[in-house]
Amino acid sequence: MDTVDIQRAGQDVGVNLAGVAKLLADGTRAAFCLALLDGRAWTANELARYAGIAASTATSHLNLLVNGGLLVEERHGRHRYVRVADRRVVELIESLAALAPQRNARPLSLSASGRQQALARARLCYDHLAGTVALAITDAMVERGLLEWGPEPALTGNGALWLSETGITVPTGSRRPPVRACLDWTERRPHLAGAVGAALCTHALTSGWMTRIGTTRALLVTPAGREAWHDLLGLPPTEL
Amino acid sequence: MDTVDIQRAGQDVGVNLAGVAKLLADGTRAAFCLALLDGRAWTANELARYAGIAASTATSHLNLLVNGGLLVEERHGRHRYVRVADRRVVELIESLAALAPQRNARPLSLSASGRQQALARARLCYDHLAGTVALAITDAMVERGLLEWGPEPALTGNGALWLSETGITVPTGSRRPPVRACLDWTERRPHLAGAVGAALCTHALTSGWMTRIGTTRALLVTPAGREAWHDLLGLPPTEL
DNA sequence: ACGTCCCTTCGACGTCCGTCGAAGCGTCCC
DNA sequence: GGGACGCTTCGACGGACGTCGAAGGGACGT
Repeated sequence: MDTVDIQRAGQDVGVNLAGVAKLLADGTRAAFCLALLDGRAWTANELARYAGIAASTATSHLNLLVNGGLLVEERHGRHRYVRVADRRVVELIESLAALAPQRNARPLSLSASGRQQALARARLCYDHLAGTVALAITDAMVERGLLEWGPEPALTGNGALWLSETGITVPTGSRRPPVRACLDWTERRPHLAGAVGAALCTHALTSGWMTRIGTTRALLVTPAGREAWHDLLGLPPTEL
Repeated sequence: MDTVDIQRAGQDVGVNLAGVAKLLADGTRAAFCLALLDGRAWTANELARYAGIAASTATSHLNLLVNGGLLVEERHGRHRYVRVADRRVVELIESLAALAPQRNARPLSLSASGRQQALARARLCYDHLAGTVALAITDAMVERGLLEWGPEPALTGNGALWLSETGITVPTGSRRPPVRACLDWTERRPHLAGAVGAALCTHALTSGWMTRIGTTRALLVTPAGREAWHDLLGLPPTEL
């Protein structure tokens, strides 16, 4: 392989990488993906209104994202539903968010506009908890030394102990990172995601600490849950 | 938070994400980062010649990458050395590579051009093994059911057993994924990376299975290493 | 069957950005 | 001190791309 070949090889692979990166290199498309991070399927129109652009522009963006393999679509009648294709896409977006400068690291005052309130308190984000409850849980785990929450979040030894004592088993052997920081628009602060976040969420649902409100992704903290979170992490019931 | 605020929030965060993605959305910059994935510090000129562009163009690209936090630089005299800033950057690039379409999935016939040969056989890539030897190891682990090597690579139960029996301890509790696929230009096929890949590499070096050739990142398989790889994974000594 | 709604296609506009070469500056070596 | 080398700045060029509105197609409900 001579020098020219090396150049070509480097550029070719670089072009492949760049092609994927280019899909997220536009503010509108990135906003689409961030919105879709909640695991829901959105229609093209919803995304267009969310991003404040014309429907025709949204169409071309969605074409790029679907053809690029980041999103998958389902057509139902006159509606085009899209959602995130794969967990790898979620990890890619999280990797980007980990390097993006985080503005407004402190939480905003939450609006009390009724319909959004349940969602703001607690909801499913992909397969883990989000909302102010998730923030409170994350904060409490950090304060108690169960999590390290720097630029590279990780579970501490005490954290692993706490999980096993609580009866939460984190699936092992997967390539999924145990602890991830996940960011979405409501609180604009990262909360606990990754394998541990998912296991925590699963455990909370199966133990009856939280229940889904209807078929939405909004969650309700049950009285048993209030007690459990207080016993385990010292969360004041008023915060839930 | 009314609808307009939600729009603005979505766009703002989207812009942040897009800003990072934009850094890798150019073929030349992506090729830079891919080259730097070997953990070495390259000079601006080396990168320019590698990518086949003018020095002035390389300067502007490096400015973007350094200001964006993906690379860090060290000035020595008239030289400007850059290297990857952080493990988070490596993970981002690996996340992109995981979604990029992989051309030439089969290995190329290796040139015998002497100087490159040692590097092509075995070398360090960041903190794990790369080169044909790394490919052989990865392939053997997959064949023996120690690794699952699909779109989401993972260690199997047998793989975990094999590691402990071999005396390789993988640091736990970190947020680093146990198994990752790492791609670089020489073989254009992914090889074992992640926490397991790093542990394997560390073990091979401390056990004297491999030694560094001088201060380069090229590696030499020792006779003891040849025996060990054969005993553990059945690799024919001729392949090493 | 008609109007409404969701999405798509098309053409046009403007901006952004990667590229180069020439010139200049600082460093190193002879 | 002189020359070579590595990097940077500047201006100019050209292509790529995100945006819109208008027009059209297809599905749904009345």
